[in-house]
Amino acid sequence: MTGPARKAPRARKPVLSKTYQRIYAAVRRIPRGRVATYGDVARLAGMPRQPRLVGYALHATPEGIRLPWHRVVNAQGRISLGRGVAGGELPQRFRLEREGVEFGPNGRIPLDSYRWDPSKPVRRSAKPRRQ
DNA sequence: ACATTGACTTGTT
DNA sequence: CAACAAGCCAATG
Repeated sequence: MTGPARKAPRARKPVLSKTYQRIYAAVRRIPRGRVATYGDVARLAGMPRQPRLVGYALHATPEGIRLPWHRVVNAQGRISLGRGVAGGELPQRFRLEREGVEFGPNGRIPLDSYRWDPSKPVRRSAKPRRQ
C-alpha cells in the first residue's frame, strides 16, 4: 500500500504568486463607482513602481474569481484594454457607466472626480448631486 | 540563465 | 497630441 503509486502531488499550476494575489486584493478594494489607476493599484499592493505588473496580472486573471478589473484605468483616465482591437474598450466602459462613472467627450474619465482615494471615505456619488 | 514582452507611468523632444 | 526612452518586475520561451 504504501505503494509508491500514490498520486504524486501533481504539479498543477497553480498558485498565483504572492505578487499577483496582492494585486488582486488591491483591486478588490476599489469601491463601486470609483476607479483607480494602475499606478494606484501598484501602490496599494505594495509595489509602487510596478504599474505594468498590475496590467500583466489583470490580463492573467483567471476567470471565475470575482474581481472588479474594470475599475482599473490608466493614468490618463482612459481604458487601456484592447488597444489594437476596435471596440475592445467598450465592455469595460459599459460596466463603469453602469456603476455611475461618466466619461468625458474624449472617452476619458475625469479622474479628479472618480479616482478613488483610499484615505477618504467613499461617497455614494462622485458628482455633486444637483438639486 | 538570458532575452523578450507586457491591460503602465513619467519625462523629454 | 505623437513618438521615444528609461524605469522596474514577473511571466514566458
